[in-house]
Amino acid sequence: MIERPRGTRDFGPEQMEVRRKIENILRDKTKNFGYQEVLTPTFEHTELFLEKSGPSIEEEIYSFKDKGGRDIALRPEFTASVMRMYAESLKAESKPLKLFYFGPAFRYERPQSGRYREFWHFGTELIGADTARADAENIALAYRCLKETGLDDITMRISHLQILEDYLDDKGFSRDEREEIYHMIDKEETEKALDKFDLSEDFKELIESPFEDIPDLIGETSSYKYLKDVTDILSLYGVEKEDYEIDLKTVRGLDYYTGVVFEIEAERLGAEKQICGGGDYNLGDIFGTDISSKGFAIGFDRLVLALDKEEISFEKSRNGCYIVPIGEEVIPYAYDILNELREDDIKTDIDLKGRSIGKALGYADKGDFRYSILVGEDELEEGEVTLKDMTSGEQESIKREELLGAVGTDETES
RNA sequence: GCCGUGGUGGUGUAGUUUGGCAGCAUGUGGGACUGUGGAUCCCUUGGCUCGGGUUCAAAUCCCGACCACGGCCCCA
Repeated sequence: MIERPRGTRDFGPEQMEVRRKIENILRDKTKNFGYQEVLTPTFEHTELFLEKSGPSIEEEIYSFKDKGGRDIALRPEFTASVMRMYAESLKAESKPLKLFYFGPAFRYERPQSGRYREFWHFGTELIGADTARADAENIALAYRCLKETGLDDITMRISHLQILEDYLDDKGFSRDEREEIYHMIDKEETEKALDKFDLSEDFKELIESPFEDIPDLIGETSSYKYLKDVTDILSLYGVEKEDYEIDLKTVRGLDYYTGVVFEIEAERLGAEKQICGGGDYNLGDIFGTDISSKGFAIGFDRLVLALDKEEISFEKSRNGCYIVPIGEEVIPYAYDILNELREDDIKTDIDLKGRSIGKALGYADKGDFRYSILVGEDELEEGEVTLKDMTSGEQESIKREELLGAVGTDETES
Protein backbone atom coordinates (compact mmCIF):
# COMPACT_ATOMS: atom_id res chain seq x y z
CA MET A 1 0.00 0.00 0.00
CA ILE A 2 1.51 3.28 -1.11
CA GLU A 3 0.52 6.08 1.21
CA ARG A 4 0.41 9.83 1.01
CA PRO A 5 3.75 11.59 1.37
CA ARG A 6 4.40 13.13 4.74
CA GLY A 7 2.67 16.43 5.33
CA THR A 8 0.13 16.03 2.52
CA ARG A 9 -3.58 15.39 2.75
CA ASP A 10 -6.43 13.95 0.73
CA PHE A 11 -9.67 15.88 0.73
CA GLY A 12 -12.80 13.77 0.44
CA PRO A 13 -16.13 14.93 -0.98
CA GLU A 14 -17.38 16.38 2.29
CA GLN A 15 -14.19 18.30 2.99
CA MET A 16 -14.08 19.65 -0.54
CA GLU A 17 -17.65 20.86 -0.24
CA VAL A 18 -16.74 22.83 2.87
CA ARG A 19 -13.44 24.07 1.47
CA ARG A 20 -15.06 25.29 -1.72
CA LYS A 21 -17.71 27.17 0.22
CA ILE A 22 -15.11 28.92 2.33
CA GLU A 23 -12.96 29.62 -0.71
CA ASN A 24 -15.93 31.18 -2.48
CA ILE A 25 -16.66 33.45 0.46
CA LEU A 26 -13.09 34.79 0.32
CA ARG A 27 -13.15 35.01 -3.45
CA ASP A 28 -16.48 36.85 -3.57
CA LYS A 29 -15.50 39.31 -0.88
CA THR A 30 -12.20 40.10 -2.54
CA LYS A 31 -13.78 40.59 -5.96
CA ASN A 32 -16.32 42.76 -4.22
CA PHE A 33 -13.40 44.99 -3.22
CA GLY A 34 -12.34 45.30 -6.85
CA TYR A 35 -9.56 42.71 -6.97
CA GLN A 36 -8.91 40.47 -9.98
CA GLU A 37 -7.73 36.89 -9.84
CA VAL A 38 -4.35 35.76 -11.13
CA LEU A 39 -2.44 32.50 -11.05
CA THR A 40 1.28 31.91 -11.34
CA PRO A 41 3.22 28.66 -11.93
CA THR A 42 3.48 26.08 -9.20
CA PHE A 43 7.25 26.13 -9.63
CA GLU A 44 9.72 28.91 -10.36
CA HIS A 45 13.46 29.39 -10.57
CA THR A 46 14.74 28.76 -7.06
CA GLU A 47 16.58 32.05 -7.24
CA LEU A 48 13.33 34.00 -7.17
CA PHE A 49 12.56 32.85 -3.66
CA LEU A 50 16.12 33.09 -2.41
CA GLU A 51 16.37 36.68 -3.63
CA LYS A 52 13.19 37.58 -1.87
CA SER A 53 13.59 35.82 1.41
CA GLY A 54 17.29 35.20 1.82
CA PRO A 55 19.40 32.06 1.35
CA SER A 56 18.41 30.64 4.73
CA ILE A 57 15.03 29.58 3.42
CA GLU A 58 16.54 27.11 0.99
CA GLU A 59 16.40 24.50 3.74
CA GLU A 60 12.65 24.88 3.88
CA ILE A 61 11.69 24.84 0.26
CA TYR A 62 11.22 21.99 -2.15
CA SER A 63 13.97 22.59 -4.67
CA PHE A 64 15.55 20.36 -7.27
CA LYS A 65 17.30 20.36 -10.60
CA ASP A 66 15.07 19.65 -13.58
CA LYS A 67 16.19 17.52 -16.50
CA GLY A 68 17.65 20.55 -18.22
CA GLY A 69 19.81 21.30 -15.20
CA ARG A 70 17.77 24.32 -14.04
CA ASP A 71 17.42 25.08 -10.34
CA ILE A 72 13.68 24.86 -9.72
CA ALA A 73 11.60 25.24 -6.56
CA LEU A 74 7.96 24.64 -5.72
CA ARG A 75 6.55 27.96 -4.59
CA PRO A 76 6.67 28.40 -0.79
CA GLU A 77 4.29 31.37 -1.12
CA PHE A 78 2.83 33.57 -3.83
CA THR A 79 4.06 37.10 -3.26
CA ALA A 80 7.38 36.70 -5.07
CA SER A 81 5.65 35.04 -8.02
CA VAL A 82 2.91 37.62 -8.31
CA MET A 83 5.44 40.43 -8.17
CA ARG A 84 7.55 38.67 -10.79
CA MET A 85 4.45 38.41 -12.95
CA TYR A 86 3.79 42.07 -12.38
CA ALA A 87 7.32 43.07 -13.35
CA GLU A 88 7.25 40.75 -16.34
CA SER A 89 3.87 41.55 -17.82
CA LEU A 90 1.62 43.85 -15.83
CA LYS A 91 3.77 46.90 -15.29
CA ALA A 92 1.80 49.00 -17.73
CA GLU A 93 -1.57 48.36 -16.09
CA SER A 94 -3.23 51.34 -14.49
CA LYS A 95 -2.70 51.81 -10.78
CA PRO A 96 -3.61 50.76 -8.28
CA LEU A 97 -3.50 47.24 -9.57
CA LYS A 98 -5.48 44.93 -7.31
CA LEU A 99 -4.76 41.22 -7.62
CA PHE A 100 -5.68 38.11 -5.68
CA TYR A 101 -4.71 34.46 -5.85
CA PHE A 102 -5.63 31.11 -4.37
CA GLY A 103 -3.68 27.90 -4.63
CA PRO A 104 -1.32 25.38 -3.05
CA ALA A 105 2.17 26.22 -1.84
CA PHE A 106 4.89 23.95 -0.49
CA ARG A 107 7.38 24.02 2.32
CA TYR A 108 9.68 21.36 3.65
CA GLU A 109 8.93 21.63 7.36
CA ARG A 110 7.98 19.27 10.13
CA PRO A 111 4.21 18.81 9.87
CA GLN A 112 1.94 19.35 12.82
CA SER A 113 -1.57 20.58 13.34
CA GLY A 114 -2.09 23.57 11.06
CA ARG A 115 1.24 23.04 9.33
CA TYR A 116 1.49 20.90 6.24
CA ARG A 117 4.03 20.48 3.48
CA GLU A 118 1.36 21.28 0.95
CA PHE A 119 -0.96 24.03 2.06
CA TRP A 120 -3.24 26.59 0.49
CA HIS A 121 -2.84 30.32 0.48
CA PHE A 122 -5.44 32.89 -0.35
CA GLY A 123 -3.97 36.33 -0.71
CA THR A 124 -3.92 39.71 -2.35
CA GLU A 125 -1.48 42.28 -3.66
CA LEU A 126 -2.40 45.92 -3.98
CA ILE A 127 0.24 47.40 -6.22
CA GLY A 128 1.10 51.03 -6.74
CA ALA A 129 -0.87 52.95 -4.15
CA ASP A 130 1.39 54.27 -1.45
CA THR A 131 -1.18 55.80 0.88
CA ALA A 132 -2.65 55.26 4.30
CA ARG A 133 -5.95 54.61 2.60
CA ALA A 134 -4.40 51.74 0.65
CA ASP A 135 -3.02 50.25 3.86
CA ALA A 136 -6.42 50.59 5.46
CA GLU A 137 -8.15 48.91 2.54
CA ASN A 138 -5.64 46.07 2.67
CA ILE A 139 -6.24 45.46 6.36
CA ALA A 140 -9.98 45.97 6.14
CA LEU A 141 -10.31 43.42 3.36
CA ALA A 142 -8.33 40.79 5.26
CA TYR A 143 -10.47 41.34 8.34
CA ARG A 144 -13.74 41.36 6.40
CA CYS A 145 -12.81 38.19 4.56
CA LEU A 146 -12.30 36.29 7.78
CA LYS A 147 -15.40 37.72 9.42
CA GLU A 148 -17.45 36.87 6.37
CA THR A 149 -16.70 33.17 6.88
CA GLY A 150 -18.28 33.43 10.32
CA LEU A 151 -15.00 33.24 12.21
CA ASP A 152 -15.32 35.07 15.49
CA ASP A 153 -12.54 34.32 17.96
CA ILE A 154 -9.69 36.19 16.33
CA THR A 155 -7.29 38.90 17.35
CA MET A 156 -5.73 41.36 14.97
CA ARG A 157 -2.56 43.29 15.72
CA ILE A 158 -1.35 46.22 13.67
CA SER A 159 1.93 48.05 13.78
CA HIS A 160 4.18 50.34 11.82
CA LEU A 161 7.73 49.09 11.61
CA GLN A 162 9.16 52.54 11.02
CA ILE A 163 8.22 53.72 14.51
CA LEU A 164 10.69 51.41 16.23
CA GLU A 165 13.07 51.66 13.33
CA ASP A 166 13.33 55.43 13.77
CA TYR A 167 13.79 55.11 17.50
CA LEU A 168 16.56 52.53 17.28
CA ASP A 169 18.21 54.25 14.37
CA ASP A 170 18.44 57.42 16.45
CA LYS A 171 20.14 55.42 19.18
CA GLY A 172 22.72 54.29 16.66
CA PHE A 173 21.85 50.60 16.33
CA SER A 174 22.95 48.90 13.15
CA ARG A 175 20.55 47.09 10.89
CA ASP A 176 21.63 43.66 12.13
CA GLU A 177 21.26 44.73 15.73
CA ARG A 178 17.81 46.13 15.06
CA GLU A 179 16.75 42.86 13.47
CA GLU A 180 17.95 40.91 16.44
CA ILE A 181 16.02 43.19 18.75
CA TYR A 182 12.85 42.78 16.69
CA HIS A 183 13.22 39.06 16.76
CA MET A 184 13.52 39.08 20.54
CA ILE A 185 10.52 41.27 21.18
CA ASP A 186 8.47 39.24 18.71
CA LYS A 187 9.23 36.23 20.87
CA GLU A 188 8.28 38.26 23.94
CA GLU A 189 11.83 38.31 25.22
CA THR A 190 11.89 42.05 25.72
CA GLU A 191 13.85 41.86 28.96
CA LYS A 192 16.54 39.86 27.25
CA ALA A 193 16.80 42.47 24.52
CA LEU A 194 17.04 45.27 27.09
CA ASP A 195 19.94 43.49 28.79
CA LYS A 196 21.81 42.47 25.71
CA PHE A 197 21.64 45.82 23.97
CA ASP A 198 21.67 47.97 27.05
CA LEU A 199 18.38 49.58 26.10
CA SER A 200 16.71 51.91 28.56
CA GLU A 201 13.33 51.35 30.15
CA ASP A 202 12.06 53.99 27.73
CA PHE A 203 12.19 51.40 24.99
CA LYS A 204 10.17 48.93 26.99
CA GLU A 205 7.69 51.65 27.80
CA LEU A 206 7.44 52.55 24.13
CA ILE A 207 6.60 49.06 22.92
CA GLU A 208 4.20 48.40 25.75
CA SER A 209 2.34 51.69 25.86
CA PRO A 210 -1.13 52.18 24.51
CA PHE A 211 -1.09 53.75 21.08
CA GLU A 212 -2.45 57.09 22.31
CA ASP A 213 0.52 57.54 24.66
CA ILE A 214 3.18 57.15 22.00
CA PRO A 215 3.37 60.89 21.11
CA ASP A 216 4.17 61.64 24.74
CA LEU A 217 7.16 59.32 24.51
CA ILE A 218 8.66 60.08 21.12
CA GLY A 219 6.61 62.96 19.76
CA GLU A 220 4.27 62.94 16.80
CA THR A 221 6.61 61.31 14.32
CA SER A 222 5.51 60.93 10.73
CA SER A 223 5.25 57.17 11.18
CA TYR A 224 3.02 57.65 14.17
CA LYS A 225 0.81 60.04 12.24
CA TYR A 226 0.63 57.65 9.30
CA LEU A 227 -0.48 54.78 11.49
CA LYS A 228 -3.00 57.06 13.19
CA ASP A 229 -4.40 57.91 9.75
CA VAL A 230 -4.68 54.22 8.92
CA THR A 231 -6.68 53.58 12.07
CA ASP A 232 -8.98 56.52 11.36
CA ILE A 233 -9.65 55.22 7.87
CA LEU A 234 -10.19 51.70 9.16
CA SER A 235 -13.21 52.94 11.05
CA LEU A 236 -14.61 54.18 7.74
CA TYR A 237 -14.51 50.54 6.69
CA GLY A 238 -16.36 49.58 9.85
CA VAL A 239 -13.22 48.13 11.43
CA GLU A 240 -13.27 49.76 14.83
CA LYS A 241 -10.74 50.17 17.62
CA GLU A 242 -12.15 47.22 19.54
CA ASP A 243 -11.55 44.95 16.55
CA TYR A 244 -7.77 45.20 16.76
CA GLU A 245 -4.88 46.29 18.87
CA ILE A 246 -1.98 48.51 17.94
CA ASP A 247 1.04 46.56 19.07
CA LEU A 248 4.56 47.68 18.22
CA LYS A 249 5.77 44.21 19.16
CA THR A 250 4.20 42.94 15.95
CA VAL A 251 7.08 42.51 13.55
CA ARG A 252 7.18 40.47 10.39
CA GLY A 253 9.99 38.03 9.88
CA LEU A 254 11.37 39.46 6.67
CA ASP A 255 13.12 42.69 6.00
CA TYR A 256 11.24 43.63 2.85
CA TYR A 257 8.38 44.73 5.05
CA THR A 258 8.87 48.40 5.58
CA GLY A 259 5.76 50.12 6.86
CA VAL A 260 2.40 49.11 8.23
CA VAL A 261 2.17 45.43 9.07
CA PHE A 262 -0.53 43.29 10.66
CA GLU A 263 -1.24 39.77 11.85
CA ILE A 264 -4.43 37.94 12.65
CA GLU A 265 -4.50 34.95 14.96
CA ALA A 266 -7.18 32.42 15.77
CA GLU A 267 -6.61 31.87 19.47
CA ARG A 268 -7.93 28.36 19.67
CA LEU A 269 -5.53 26.91 17.11
CA GLY A 270 -2.58 26.31 19.42
CA ALA A 271 1.01 26.60 18.26
CA GLU A 272 0.20 27.38 14.65
CA LYS A 273 -2.45 29.96 15.22
CA GLN A 274 -1.56 32.75 12.84
CA ILE A 275 -4.11 32.63 10.05
CA CYS A 276 -3.28 35.84 8.26
CA GLY A 277 -0.34 38.16 7.87
CA GLY A 278 0.48 41.04 5.67
CA GLY A 279 1.41 44.62 5.26
CA ASP A 280 3.36 47.05 3.22
CA TYR A 281 6.47 45.88 1.39
CA ASN A 282 8.76 46.80 -1.42
CA LEU A 283 10.28 44.18 -3.68
CA GLY A 284 11.60 46.71 -6.13
CA ASP A 285 15.22 45.69 -5.57
CA ILE A 286 14.67 42.28 -7.05
CA PHE A 287 12.84 43.39 -10.13
CA GLY A 288 14.57 46.67 -10.72
CA THR A 289 11.42 48.71 -10.37
CA ASP A 290 10.60 50.75 -7.34
CA ILE A 291 7.04 49.86 -6.62
CA SER A 292 5.29 49.77 -3.33
CA SER A 293 2.76 47.07 -2.61
CA LYS A 294 0.48 46.05 0.18
CA GLY A 295 -0.89 42.62 0.56
CA PHE A 296 -1.85 39.81 2.85
CA ALA A 297 -2.03 36.05 2.79
CA ILE A 298 -4.57 33.90 4.58
CA GLY A 299 -3.50 30.41 5.61
CA PHE A 300 -6.51 28.70 4.12
CA ASP A 301 -6.04 25.37 5.91
CA ARG A 302 -5.73 27.08 9.26
CA LEU A 303 -8.85 29.06 8.52
CA VAL A 304 -10.71 25.84 7.81
CA LEU A 305 -9.38 24.37 11.07
CA ALA A 306 -10.31 27.46 13.06
CA LEU A 307 -13.85 27.45 11.69
CA ASP A 308 -14.13 23.81 12.63
CA LYS A 309 -12.92 24.55 16.17
CA GLU A 310 -15.52 27.27 16.48
CA GLU A 311 -18.05 24.71 15.27
CA ILE A 312 -19.09 26.87 12.38
CA SER A 313 -20.56 24.42 9.95
CA PHE A 314 -21.36 24.62 6.30
CA GLU A 315 -24.19 22.15 6.05
CA LYS A 316 -24.99 21.03 2.61
CA SER A 317 -28.57 21.59 1.69
CA ARG A 318 -30.72 19.08 -0.06
CA ASN A 319 -31.04 19.78 -3.72
CA GLY A 320 -31.64 18.06 -7.01
CA CYS A 321 -33.61 15.06 -8.12
CA TYR A 322 -33.06 11.32 -8.07
CA ILE A 323 -34.94 9.31 -10.65
CA VAL A 324 -36.04 5.78 -9.76
CA PRO A 325 -37.23 3.80 -12.76
CA ILE A 326 -39.40 0.83 -11.87
CA GLY A 327 -39.12 -1.87 -14.50
CA GLU A 328 -37.21 -2.06 -17.75
CA GLU A 329 -39.96 -0.75 -20.00
CA VAL A 330 -39.91 2.73 -18.45
CA ILE A 331 -36.18 3.28 -18.95
CA PRO A 332 -36.55 5.48 -22.09
CA TYR A 333 -39.24 7.51 -20.35
CA ALA A 334 -37.01 7.92 -17.29
CA TYR A 335 -34.05 9.05 -19.40
CA ASP A 336 -36.25 11.53 -21.19
CA ILE A 337 -37.04 13.13 -17.84
CA LEU A 338 -33.38 12.91 -16.78
CA ASN A 339 -32.22 14.78 -19.86
CA GLU A 340 -34.84 17.46 -19.54
CA LEU A 341 -33.97 18.22 -15.93
CA ARG A 342 -30.23 18.16 -16.55
CA GLU A 343 -30.59 20.51 -19.47
CA ASP A 344 -32.48 22.85 -17.22
CA ASP A 345 -29.48 22.92 -14.85
CA ILE A 346 -31.16 20.93 -12.16
CA LYS A 347 -28.80 18.44 -10.54
CA THR A 348 -30.31 15.10 -11.46
CA ASP A 349 -29.15 11.56 -11.04
CA ILE A 350 -30.70 8.23 -11.96
CA ASP A 351 -30.44 4.79 -10.45
CA LEU A 352 -27.79 2.86 -12.38
CA LYS A 353 -27.98 -0.43 -10.54
CA GLY A 354 -31.59 -1.48 -11.00
CA ARG A 355 -32.01 -1.79 -7.28
CA SER A 356 -35.18 -2.13 -5.30
CA ILE A 357 -37.19 1.02 -4.71
CA GLY A 358 -36.31 0.92 -1.05
CA LYS A 359 -32.58 0.81 -1.73
CA ALA A 360 -32.87 3.50 -4.37
CA LEU A 361 -34.69 5.83 -2.00
CA GLY A 362 -32.09 5.14 0.64
CA TYR A 363 -29.41 6.18 -1.82
CA ALA A 364 -31.32 9.35 -2.69
CA ASP A 365 -31.64 10.14 0.99
CA LYS A 366 -27.95 9.70 1.75
CA GLY A 367 -27.04 11.61 -1.36
CA ASP A 368 -28.99 14.59 -0.04
CA PHE A 369 -31.35 14.80 -2.96
CA ARG A 370 -34.32 17.08 -2.48
CA TYR A 371 -36.71 14.97 -4.53
CA SER A 372 -37.09 11.45 -5.71
CA ILE A 373 -38.95 10.91 -8.95
CA LEU A 374 -40.53 7.49 -9.29
CA VAL A 375 -41.57 6.34 -12.71
CA GLY A 376 -43.19 2.97 -13.39
CA GLU A 377 -45.76 1.51 -15.67
CA ASP A 378 -48.61 3.40 -14.03
CA GLU A 379 -46.89 6.77 -14.50
CA LEU A 380 -45.88 5.94 -18.05
CA GLU A 381 -49.45 5.13 -19.03
CA GLU A 382 -50.86 8.30 -17.49
CA GLY A 383 -48.03 10.55 -18.64
CA GLU A 384 -47.24 11.33 -15.03
CA VAL A 385 -44.47 10.98 -12.49
CA THR A 386 -44.58 10.40 -8.77
CA LEU A 387 -42.70 13.23 -7.10
CA LYS A 388 -41.55 12.47 -3.59
CA ASP A 389 -40.31 15.19 -1.29
CA MET A 390 -37.38 13.63 0.58
CA THR A 391 -37.64 16.05 3.48
CA SER A 392 -41.30 15.64 4.34
CA GLY A 393 -41.77 12.19 2.86
CA GLU A 394 -44.91 13.38 1.09
CA GLN A 395 -45.49 12.46 -2.50
CA GLU A 396 -47.90 13.29 -5.25
CA SER A 397 -48.61 12.30 -8.81
CA ILE A 398 -48.16 15.12 -11.22
CA LYS A 399 -48.33 15.50 -14.94
CA ARG A 400 -45.00 15.16 -16.60
CA GLU A 401 -45.27 18.69 -18.05
CA GLU A 402 -45.64 20.10 -14.55
CA LEU A 403 -42.48 18.44 -13.25
CA LEU A 404 -40.03 21.13 -14.24
CA GLY A 405 -42.12 23.81 -12.58
CA ALA A 406 -42.52 21.74 -9.44
CA VAL A 407 -38.84 20.98 -8.88
CA GLY A 408 -37.39 24.10 -10.43
CA THR A 409 -39.14 26.58 -8.17
CA ASP A 410 -36.91 26.29 -5.14
CA GLU A 411 -33.25 25.78 -4.57
CA THR A 412 -32.25 22.92 -6.78
CA GLU A 413 -29.15 24.39 -8.23
CA SER A 414 -26.38 21.98 -9.01
C1' G B 1 16.51 19.35 13.27
C1' C B 2 15.07 18.61 18.94
C1' C B 3 11.73 16.77 23.20
C1' G B 4 7.23 14.12 24.30
C1' U B 5 2.57 11.06 23.30
C1' G B 6 0.33 7.67 20.21
C1' G B 7 -0.81 4.11 15.76
C1' U B 8 -6.24 -2.30 16.08
C1' G B 9 -11.43 -3.41 9.56
C1' G B 10 -13.48 2.63 5.58
C1' U B 11 -14.85 5.33 10.47
C1' G B 12 -15.09 5.02 15.99
C1' U B 13 -13.39 1.71 19.65
C1' A B 14 -12.29 -3.08 23.31
C1' G B 15 -8.05 -5.96 24.02
C1' U B 16 -1.72 -3.97 25.62
C1' U B 17 -0.73 -3.28 32.56
C1' U B 18 -0.19 -9.56 33.59
C1' G B 19 2.11 -12.45 25.90
C1' G B 20 -2.40 -17.47 24.82
C1' C B 21 -9.01 -18.09 19.58
C1' A B 22 -8.56 -10.18 17.49
C1' G B 23 -14.25 -8.53 19.89
C1' C B 24 -18.04 -4.60 19.52
C1' A B 25 -20.46 -0.48 17.01
C1' U B 26 -21.06 1.93 12.52
C1' G B 27 -20.34 1.89 7.31
C1' U B 28 -20.07 -0.94 2.35
C1' G B 29 -22.49 -5.01 -0.61
C1' G B 30 -26.67 -8.51 -0.58
C1' G B 31 -31.31 -10.26 1.51
C1' A B 32 -36.15 -10.21 4.52
C1' C B 33 -38.66 -6.17 0.71
C1' U B 34 -39.63 -5.62 -7.80
C1' G B 35 -44.48 0.28 -6.02
C1' U B 36 -41.75 3.39 -1.48
C1' G B 37 -36.04 6.03 2.28
C1' G B 38 -34.42 7.43 7.44
C1' A B 39 -36.55 1.68 11.55
C1' U B 40 -35.66 -3.55 12.62
C1' C B 41 -33.53 -8.38 11.65
C1' C B 42 -30.19 -11.82 8.89
C1' C B 43 -25.91 -12.78 5.80
C1' U B 44 -21.47 -10.85 3.66
C1' U B 45 -17.15 -7.75 3.43
C1' G B 46 -13.04 -5.83 5.82
C1' G B 47 -8.14 -4.87 10.57
C1' C B 48 -3.45 -5.31 14.65
C1' U B 49 1.38 0.88 10.27
C1' C B 50 6.06 -1.54 8.50
C1' G B 51 10.74 -4.30 9.45
C1' G B 52 13.76 -6.92 12.79
C1' G B 53 14.40 -9.27 17.80
C1' U B 54 12.84 -12.20 22.39
C1' U B 55 9.42 -16.50 23.02
C1' C B 56 6.53 -22.87 22.36
C1' A B 57 3.45 -18.52 21.36
C1' A B 58 3.56 -11.22 20.05
C1' A B 59 -1.81 -6.46 18.70
C1' U B 60 0.56 -7.03 23.63
C1' C B 61 7.55 -7.14 25.50
C1' C B 62 12.40 -4.93 23.12
C1' C B 63 14.90 -2.17 18.95
C1' G B 64 14.48 0.61 14.46
C1' A B 65 11.73 2.98 10.60
C1' C B 66 7.32 5.38 8.87
C1' C B 67 3.06 8.33 9.98
C1' A B 68 -0.08 11.45 13.06
C1' C B 69 -0.60 14.55 17.21
C1' G B 70 1.34 18.22 21.42
C1' G B 71 5.35 21.56 21.97
C1' C B 72 10.45 23.77 20.69
C1' C B 73 13.12 25.84 16.38
C1' C B 74 11.43 28.24 12.15
C1' C B 75 7.49 30.73 10.21
C1' A B 76 7.74 34.02 3.72
